[in-house]
Amino acid sequence: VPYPIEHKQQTRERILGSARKLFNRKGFAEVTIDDVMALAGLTHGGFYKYFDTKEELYAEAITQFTTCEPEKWQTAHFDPSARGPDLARMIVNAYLSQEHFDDRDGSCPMIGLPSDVARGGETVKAAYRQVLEMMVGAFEANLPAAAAPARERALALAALCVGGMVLARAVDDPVLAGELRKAAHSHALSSSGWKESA
Amino acid sequence: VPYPIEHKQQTRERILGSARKLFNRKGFAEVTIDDVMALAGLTHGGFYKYFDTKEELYAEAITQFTTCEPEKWQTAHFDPSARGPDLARMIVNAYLSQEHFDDRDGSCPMIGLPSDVARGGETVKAAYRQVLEMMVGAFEANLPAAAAPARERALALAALCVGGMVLARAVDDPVLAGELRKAAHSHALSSSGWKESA
DNA sequence: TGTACATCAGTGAACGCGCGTTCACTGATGTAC
DNA sequence: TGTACATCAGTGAACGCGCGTTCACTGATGTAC
Repeated sequence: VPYPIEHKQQTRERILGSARKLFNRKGFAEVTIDDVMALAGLTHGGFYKYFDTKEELYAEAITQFTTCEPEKWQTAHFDPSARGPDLARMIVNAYLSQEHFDDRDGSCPMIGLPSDVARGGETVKAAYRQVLEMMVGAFEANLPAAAAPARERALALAALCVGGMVLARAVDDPVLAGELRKAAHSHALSSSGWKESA
Repeated sequence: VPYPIEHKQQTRERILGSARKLFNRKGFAEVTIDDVMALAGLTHGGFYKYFDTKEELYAEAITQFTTCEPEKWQTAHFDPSARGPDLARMIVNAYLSQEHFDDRDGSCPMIGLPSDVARGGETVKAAYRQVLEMMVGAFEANLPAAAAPARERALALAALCVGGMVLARAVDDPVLAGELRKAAHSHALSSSGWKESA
């Protein structure tokens, strides 16, 4: 065995990381395999040693988000040991933040890829769904008590957060984008029973 | 003048209509000029008699939505003469309806195209923004009175409606899609001060 | 320890196809007389 | 009214490029002895 066993696995992760950034920024069709491999410091020919098709790479890149990004987020934006309403509020704050809006590469894939995914195959949709369920689950378990069922409120809150960011990204005017983000933010906080605050 | 003056204009509209349907369903990259022209009953060669580039067609197809679809919607879904809270509620009902979810061809372009647009040029973003402002304007002018500013509430409501549909379209499971749509719906109604009802 | 070898991660040329775009041409139409 | 003509909407072959995919090869590495 000429190379250490973990070598191939590490390279694979590196390719996936490049893919995640590029797909998130530019979408499925606009990213070439050459782009992905070059960002990983390799040449295009080796790609098929790691993945069978471009679509497989795409699905795995989305899935990778659920395993690596949440931790990065937690340490960057909020205390992972928090539980209950505080945690949910921190997620909302981080999700609808200016930093998250600006982070084209590392942002939540639900923001940059929904239309690509809606037209993609089952694998891709399943990966997308996994990300959504992670978010909804975090909300559902940590929302303050209220009249409506927790799951219903969690789903609506996810729609509001993702929708606000999707629209903000799609308009060209930074002022309107900021308005959208802030409107979604304060509405998310107040409708979940929190006072308005950063 | 061998052909009647309005002939070219009619053909142009027909091409735009085909483009709107196809782009809405499949996105920018996945639609070929040949597809569009074939759906309009023409061959690809003639395309450049009407548009300079594919991107120009894309932007105009989005814009066309603001001029032709709203009327179709109004007659199909609600009384266009309504004003005030009733109108806003009817828009929400129609937007988050099962019919709208199923209508891949004719649905609001904000649902199917956000990620394409976010990566597109200025023209495309301006066209997208026009659609958004139409929706926000309709909400802003017709929401029931409440504490928060009408514009802020209108923006958040738009984010909730679009976000709910975007997520519903992106997941493969019809049950989850229905949950998302209904959660967004009841949340939109209740947070705008209406009772839950169809 | 040093050397020959087998393995396999990575290379880069090449293939084939699809699509945006161009262009010379056709033929249906309204007009001039 | 009938006929020759000019116009221009629409055709379809062709071009060129980019990209996904394939494949024969290279060369760095760990192993056997």
